[in-house]
Amino acid sequence: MTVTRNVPALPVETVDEALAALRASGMRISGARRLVVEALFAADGPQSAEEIRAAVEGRLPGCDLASVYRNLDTLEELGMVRHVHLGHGPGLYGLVGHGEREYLVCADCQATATVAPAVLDAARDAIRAATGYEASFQHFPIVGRCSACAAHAGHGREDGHAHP
Amino acid sequence: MTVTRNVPALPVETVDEALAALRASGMRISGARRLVVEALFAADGPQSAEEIRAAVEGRLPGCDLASVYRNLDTLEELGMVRHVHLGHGPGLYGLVGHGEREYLVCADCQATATVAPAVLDAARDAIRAATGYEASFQHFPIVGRCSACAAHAGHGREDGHAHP
DNA sequence: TGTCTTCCTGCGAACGCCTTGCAGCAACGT
DNA sequence: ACGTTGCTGCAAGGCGTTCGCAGGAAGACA
Repeated sequence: MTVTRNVPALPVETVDEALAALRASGMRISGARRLVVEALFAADGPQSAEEIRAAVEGRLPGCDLASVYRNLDTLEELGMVRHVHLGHGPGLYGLVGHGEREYLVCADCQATATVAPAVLDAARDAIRAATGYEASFQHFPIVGRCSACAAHAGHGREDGHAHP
Repeated sequence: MTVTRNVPALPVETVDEALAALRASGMRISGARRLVVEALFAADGPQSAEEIRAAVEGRLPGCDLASVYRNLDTLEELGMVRHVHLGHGPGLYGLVGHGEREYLVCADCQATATVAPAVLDAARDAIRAATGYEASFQHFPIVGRCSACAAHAGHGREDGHAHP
């Protein structure tokens, strides 16, 4: 039961850099592939394969979901892309090294929050001290109860992204 | 995108206690339901619905997977059962209050470890301090690199978030 | 520029996990 | 013992994802 593809990160800053990295690995730059990469850069956060397909569709009608998945797969294999599971829905794919975030979801109101990895460094230290594990919350989120829901054991629907 | 069913825990110690709780909620005790409960008590950790069906099958041939899922669902709705996702495979269902554990999986070797919740209290404190979230690792595990794999991380692959 | 190789594509089908609709059986209150 | 109706097995479906295939196109080479 694989959890994460265990691949060294290969952060890229621009579309061209990403395409160059692909080419350098002996891969071809098809229209679909280029547009998937561009969709990843255009997004401001991780998106589902279906969302990416929809974004590509505008410029390459008939582009197939399977191709999107295959491209995300190869990009992930190269370390340029990672995916996160924020719940029971589809996986969300995003570029590595583009404002890395770690994820939290509230068990009450389902709100998802993201924080910069550094914010959780103390938690990581505590986990390392307790278990020896070097933890990351970029594939599975921290599940818990957000402060708002904890305060008034209530039902919020804030979709906000929390403090950096 | 639901993450966890947000239901108060209803821990039960014995099969009879579980069945009594079911009856007290106006549910009937069918053969399949009783055997699902017994399978949960017989197991020494969370199991997949398919494993539970297989266990039930021996005593109730023809028992359907859908019924197992429905029963797990009602048990979870009552707070007697929770499920955990340890990776990309099926969810694993276990009794609440039967030696509660929290989960860790290694991104390198895929090994899963469990710890008593108290072990992670310091980490929980750090997460609360940093984000306001009251974290639990009973639905999604902590993903990281176990100490063994971290030891010989020199050769081979490296996980996304470097921490030099 | 053209030719050749083979990677990548769209299509369709299938997968794994889970849910749902349905008709009939059986658990429980009376 | 009887009537309700909750629960069942069965079959089909949904969702997210993968696979097999034949054809098309990207890129190396001439």
